[in-house]
Amino acid sequence: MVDSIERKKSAQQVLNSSSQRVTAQRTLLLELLRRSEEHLDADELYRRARRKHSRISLSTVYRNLQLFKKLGLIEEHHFAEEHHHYEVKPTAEHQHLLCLNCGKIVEFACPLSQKFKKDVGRQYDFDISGVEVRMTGLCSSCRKRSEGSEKQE
Amino acid sequence: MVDSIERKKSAQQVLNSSSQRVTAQRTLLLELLRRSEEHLDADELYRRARRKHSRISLSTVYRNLQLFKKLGLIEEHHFAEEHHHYEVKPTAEHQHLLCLNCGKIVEFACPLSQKFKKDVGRQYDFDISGVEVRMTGLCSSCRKRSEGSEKQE
DNA sequence: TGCTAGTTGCAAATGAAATGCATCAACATT
DNA sequence: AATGTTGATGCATTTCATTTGCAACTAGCA
Repeated sequence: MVDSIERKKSAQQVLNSSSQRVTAQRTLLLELLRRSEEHLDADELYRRARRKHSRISLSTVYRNLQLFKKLGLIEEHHFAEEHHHYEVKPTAEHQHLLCLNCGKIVEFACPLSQKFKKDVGRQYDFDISGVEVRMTGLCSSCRKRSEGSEKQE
Repeated sequence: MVDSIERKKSAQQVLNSSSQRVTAQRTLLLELLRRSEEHLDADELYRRARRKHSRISLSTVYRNLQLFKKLGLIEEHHFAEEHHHYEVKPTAEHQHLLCLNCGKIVEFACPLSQKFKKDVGRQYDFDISGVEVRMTGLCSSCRKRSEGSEKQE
């Protein structure tokens, strides 16, 4: 899991090979996305980027998120209602488990998703490219916390 | 599948029993949602509602979608990037298959999702309330169409 | 029938994301 | 290394879905 990161191309390599210019902003954004354990949203990425590069613009963040998505470097998730979250394209297939109270996101493996893909694809004559499994619920700490007191909205 | 609709409470019953006022707008919106085979978005629902009730406001549509969601009458899906889709709470568990080209949404049964729910819940100590499986790909007609000519963006 | 609080329609506000444009800088070519 | 071309950036502004404030309206009860 860790050494898969080692094998990843540098931002320069990725951008160069797709004939995109390697700018300081792009390098920074890609690094932040890669280093982050969490799934960032545009605004959080912007806030982090500004710590290193105070003049960076939020538009640049949005524009590059689009670019990275198009290049297949990151994936966009629609967990929350208001905005999207991004993660670097996972090397290993995994799915998401979301706590409705604290927003914590846990990744889990779902080996059967490949079997599903085949089964459903055959049944409905679809050429399926993506499978997403999302589960929602309460994590153990939120469950404990809300046992004594009421759960606040 | 059809007679489950027959068994559903009328809009009056549902709204009354949750001490919400039964207005013409609410009755209409709930009926439209229930009659629709597709997954509507707020704007499509608004357009349909105006055909019967020309003075209805888009805010009313949004406000009541929120209400219906809170009452558990409908489910909100985040298929597209820009806006949400709604469907009346399905009686039978089902999942979604989305064509990336034409946007067609197919529902499919996924009996194993219950097993998943239990397994993953136990493994991560989550109290899981919802499981969503979404697959994306190309339906057969879009695949055929793009075989000869280029697929347009 | 008349009260009163929940609903509505309208207009204006919000907030995430996209865009126009002048300036800037990456990088291929001298 | 200096230069020119063109893509990228920052900033201000726009767009578009959704939300909200408020006065007018009305469902449901006394």
